[in-house]
Amino acid sequence: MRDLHLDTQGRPAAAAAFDGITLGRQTLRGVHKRFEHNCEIFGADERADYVYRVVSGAVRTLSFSADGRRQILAFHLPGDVFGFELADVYTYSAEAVSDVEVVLVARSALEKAAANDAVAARALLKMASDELHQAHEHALVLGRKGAGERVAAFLMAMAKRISARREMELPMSRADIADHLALTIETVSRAFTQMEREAAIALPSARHVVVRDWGALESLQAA
Amino acid sequence: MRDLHLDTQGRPAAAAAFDGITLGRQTLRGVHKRFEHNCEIFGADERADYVYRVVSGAVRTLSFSADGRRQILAFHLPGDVFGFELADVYTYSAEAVSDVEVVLVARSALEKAAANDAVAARALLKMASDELHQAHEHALVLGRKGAGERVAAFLMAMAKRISARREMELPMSRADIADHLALTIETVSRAFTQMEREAAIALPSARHVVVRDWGALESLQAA
DNA sequence: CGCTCGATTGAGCCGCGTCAAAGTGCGTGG
DNA sequence: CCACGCACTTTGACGCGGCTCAATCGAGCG
Repeated sequence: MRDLHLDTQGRPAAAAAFDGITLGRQTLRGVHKRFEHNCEIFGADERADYVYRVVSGAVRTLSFSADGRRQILAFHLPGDVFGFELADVYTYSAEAVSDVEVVLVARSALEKAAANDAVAARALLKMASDELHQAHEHALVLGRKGAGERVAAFLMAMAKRISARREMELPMSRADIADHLALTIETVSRAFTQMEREAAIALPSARHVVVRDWGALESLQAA
Repeated sequence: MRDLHLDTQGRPAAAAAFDGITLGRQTLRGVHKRFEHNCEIFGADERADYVYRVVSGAVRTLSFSADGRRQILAFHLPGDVFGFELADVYTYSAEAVSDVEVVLVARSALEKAAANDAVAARALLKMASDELHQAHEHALVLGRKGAGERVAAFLMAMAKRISARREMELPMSRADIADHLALTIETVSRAFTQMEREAAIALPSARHVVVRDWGALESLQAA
């Protein structure tokens, strides 16, 4: 197993935002790597030796069901951590949505840090807990919302994460959105058109979304 | 709604295992408490001061959407831990599916143990990670499976957890199953009837399920 | 014995998936 | 610079699975 000679430095989290993974006071610096659009970053059942953080671009984590259909569990934007597993192998795959730069840290280094520092251990726990909460939220969306509601909720969530909430460039295709929301491409497309017709959004191009009426979106999103 | 003697499994008081919450080598002992069928154990947005473990009976964790429909996130059977949160308030509610006995431990005690013992901290992390994996699995079921497939998958999962896989007494109603699988009561009922017609299971009574053909269940469950 | 709550069964409808066909933007090569 | 091809998106027609509404059945309890 290759050693990545990671060093730990106490520095303000803001400054270290994209150099490594921050656990409480310390930041584990990692190695930078680039992936092209649609490349696999790691696959399910591979040895889970590294934990990743997005520097630029967007990443999707996904798994496949028996018949080959894919389910996108989450999208990861700059600053987000993914690939954090306790088991020895990844339970899902990760792929580059766009051209992407990531920084990766050996899992063993994270575990060592957690074993020696209660604050770091707690930070790891918080990461897992946040992911859990997000997964619960996702299950709620899939279980309880109709097609239009899912898309509206997705747009609101992306708007909050990407931009100043008025205008954004979606990094992912309709197919990605469909596989995240458990819909078909056609249904997602119809939902976009419908929201444009109701003047809740504007679509200068397919992936460029302008939020025109936040209130309308919110009422569409209500299950 | 009086006592329904839902004592599904005459569990011999299998002692120490159900006296508290085990974290690695140490076990934090807790206080025992009982709840009647359908009682709330804790509610979303309450202060998350305790972590719970099921001693006997069954518990559901759930949340409500804006329009009042409920989504059951998971069922918890004897030995399972629930109510473990990192935030200061619970993000979901917990209710007794049947008459139930739980043991509860102060969250502060768990955190103290984790801060002083790396093995305990790792055990906590594993708990969160297992829950995350389960939530991902649930999202996959909701997103990718049809009605019959969901019910078959649910039955197989319960069979593995409850019994020696041949025969079991479900602690929850059709309504609970429906709200877990994001279906209606009627659709769940039809799925049961269908599986009985195909001789995959037998239903001596509504909640008593006998698995007659495990292979048939598996092929039904395949998405 | 009758009440009540849960489960089952049936009829009809609607939303979303499926299949099919244009339409759009972009890179590539002539 | 334009023509072409390819990938992605949009739009339409249609069928089906699961939800809605409604009636019946069955078991436990007063």
